[in-house]
Amino acid sequence: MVTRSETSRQAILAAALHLLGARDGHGLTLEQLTMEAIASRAGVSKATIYRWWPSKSAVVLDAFIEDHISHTAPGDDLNAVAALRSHVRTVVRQYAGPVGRIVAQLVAAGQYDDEALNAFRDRFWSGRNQVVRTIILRGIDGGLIRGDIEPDVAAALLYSPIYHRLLLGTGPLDDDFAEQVFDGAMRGLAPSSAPVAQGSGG
Amino acid sequence: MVTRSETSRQAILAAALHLLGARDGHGLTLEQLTMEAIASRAGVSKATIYRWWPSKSAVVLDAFIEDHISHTAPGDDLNAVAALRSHVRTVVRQYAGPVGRIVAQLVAAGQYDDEALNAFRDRFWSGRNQVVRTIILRGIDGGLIRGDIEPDVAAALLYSPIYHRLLLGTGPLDDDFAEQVFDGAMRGLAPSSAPVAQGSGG
Amino acid sequence: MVTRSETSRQAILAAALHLLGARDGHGLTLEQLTMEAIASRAGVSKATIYRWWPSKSAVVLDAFIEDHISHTAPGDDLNAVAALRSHVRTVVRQYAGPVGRIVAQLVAAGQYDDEALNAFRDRFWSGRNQVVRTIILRGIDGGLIRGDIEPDVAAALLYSPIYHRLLLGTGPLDDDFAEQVFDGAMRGLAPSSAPVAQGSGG
Amino acid sequence: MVTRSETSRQAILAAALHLLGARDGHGLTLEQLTMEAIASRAGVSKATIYRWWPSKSAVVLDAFIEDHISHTAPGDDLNAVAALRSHVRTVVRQYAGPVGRIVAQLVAAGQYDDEALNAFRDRFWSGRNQVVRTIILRGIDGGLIRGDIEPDVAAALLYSPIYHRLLLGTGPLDDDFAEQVFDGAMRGLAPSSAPVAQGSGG
DNA sequence: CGATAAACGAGACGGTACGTCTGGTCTTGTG
DNA sequence: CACAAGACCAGACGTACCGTCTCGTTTATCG
Repeated sequence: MVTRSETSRQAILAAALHLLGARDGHGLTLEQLTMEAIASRAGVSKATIYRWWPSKSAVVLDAFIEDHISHTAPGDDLNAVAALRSHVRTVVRQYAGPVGRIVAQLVAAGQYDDEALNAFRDRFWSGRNQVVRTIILRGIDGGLIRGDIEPDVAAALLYSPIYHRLLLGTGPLDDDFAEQVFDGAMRGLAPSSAPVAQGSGG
Repeated sequence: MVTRSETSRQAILAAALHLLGARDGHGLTLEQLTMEAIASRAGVSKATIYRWWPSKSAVVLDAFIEDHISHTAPGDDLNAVAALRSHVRTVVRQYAGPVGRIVAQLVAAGQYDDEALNAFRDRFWSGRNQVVRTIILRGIDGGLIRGDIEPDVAAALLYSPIYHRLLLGTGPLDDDFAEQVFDGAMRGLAPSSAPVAQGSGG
Repeated sequence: MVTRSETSRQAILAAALHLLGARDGHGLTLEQLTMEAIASRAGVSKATIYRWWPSKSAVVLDAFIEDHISHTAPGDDLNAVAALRSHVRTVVRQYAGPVGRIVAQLVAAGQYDDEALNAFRDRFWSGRNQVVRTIILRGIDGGLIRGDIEPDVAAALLYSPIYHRLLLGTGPLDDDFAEQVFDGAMRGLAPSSAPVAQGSGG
Repeated sequence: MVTRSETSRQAILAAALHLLGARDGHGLTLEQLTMEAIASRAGVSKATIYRWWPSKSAVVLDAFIEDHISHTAPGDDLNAVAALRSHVRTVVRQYAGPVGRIVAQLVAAGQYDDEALNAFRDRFWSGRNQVVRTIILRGIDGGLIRGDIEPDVAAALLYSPIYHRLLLGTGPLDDDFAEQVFDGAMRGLAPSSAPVAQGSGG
């Protein structure tokens, strides 16, 4: 039996990240990034890349995930509400930099390629979502978050404005924005909020 | 001086929409769509397209906007809350079909091209946002919506989950989802809701 | 209507000949010659080559023929037998150098590609054959060559040993060889030769 | 010490012949034939082939020679002239089929690879040539063939038109052609033929 | 008879060229 | 002078083989 070359694998992922400017943000677009450039910089044959990854975005997703495997700091020591606030702030700050650029481009690639979108959702987004879910469940247990809300819906309330601004570019991703997002979401998540006024038609 | 051919312009826009499957949804991706295909189907030279549009997504944006110029029905006769609810439902329904496909792909194209993103924001999204802003201002005037909230933030609360689901594909865009979005947002928008519980750290 | 670029055409043919070492003989094999190298040296896109020629050997054949269009010197002033002798010597000398290399490789390419072989036969070899045919017909008219022989068969008697040595490399292509070939063939072509002794079985 | 696997050797040669269509003529070109295909069909590793043969054409030459080791039937019982006639006919018939295809392609491969050409000449062609040489020497002894001719030149007179037609495809390789070749050559080989008419210039 | 070393299958690997495709520019005539 | 037609250069695409190189696994002598 012949085994895959770990050296090549890492060289490919590193090359992809480098060319995308994962460190300093001054890099290529996912569209501008070419398999040939990755292969060349990694000192690897194109065939080797295609042997192990189906597409450019698959390589980038792998590279991205492997690179950010460590950065998951849930904040176990805080109460749930404080942990959420901290998490939102962390995510916003992260997305303001190179990480955001890459996330945005992976989502973009997903619009042209179902597999790429599924991979992104299953391998990256669902993990992030899980972190928030866990905190929320903790909050419900502790009575800090109302129990009659689906954790996924709650997570969406927190995350979606961040993605919206990341992808549409409707404003800066800064601490102010993080605070507004947290505030807006917590109004819906806090236990004793007033019932929603219902409109008369539709 | 010789003037631009209106016939060609319309043929180009129509060709782009047709190839994208704007009617039935069974069309090409914006990435798969090529200038050559548009030119060929429009019976037009490639040079003519490049003379008037800077990029593929610019053509598609023009085509898309021109096609959807009529469909803006704000619902003036309803009270603000009901109007918002109706609007959310309309948008969700629209985005569930070919329109959503195209919006998603224009956003995607924008991730690789700043001009394309700016054009999308300024020429499509800002108009949609304006509609919601107007209703919200009406709601604040009428006391149905709390006055201490930025209308843009309020609009984001309503829109962002829709875009999130559209782009991430985390679930179906149906009436149930519209109701959840509206519900979640209104908790934050309705007046006299309880103050947000603040976390102790972060 | 748009016309083909004569500049590109010539650049391509010149590049092919140069890379094959048509001038000095120190060049690439037809197998080693690549479309990419031709394109690169000609300052031309690969697509342009493929637009006008179906294959590598088609390019080389064109280049070769265009280059040797002038070198056909039949020797009108000599009697037929002397003209044949002169012609054989000329061909042998030519085939001893870069021209022979290229002819050999075009024949070789033809073994893998029917179209290439047909093209070689129809566009190069048949012209050469015609020259000999013409001289032979002149010789028959003048009584220097027997009349009961097919001119094509006669031409084959003269040419085939040259091709055989060129392709098999069974000996040097020099003036001695030319003389032997001419001698051997003329024995069969001279008018008063003895009848062939027939074998008793087969 | 460990010895070479005879099983593998035979499997490789058999695979090569089969893929070339040595039996029915409907096979791959030597160019289309790949080492990978041979290895795969022989159930053998590519490295094993490269360990024992330097190139594709070396494999094919070995396979071809081993396959045709038996078919040498000189015709000892006939007089020299009849034996030559018979031999020419046999060779022409053989070259009209799959054997000719393979010979032609080995010669072709030789144009790109000196070693391959040398191997073909030394291991296949020289054997064939030897057969004819032997008959011719017999003929000279018996007075049926003129003594003032180099046996190799005589052999070339017989063989070269066959190779010419095989490689250039200028006509069918049939019994008629065999007769013409034999006829033409014998004019030059028969004793007491008239002296060649010499041209006056050159 | 068990050690040992070459030969082997499997197949990953770096290279390189393939022939195709699209992008965006430029040229040539036509209306 | 805007246009269609389309040739052009540039360069990435994904595929195919090349010949080399590990890997374990036979397999056949030889100590």
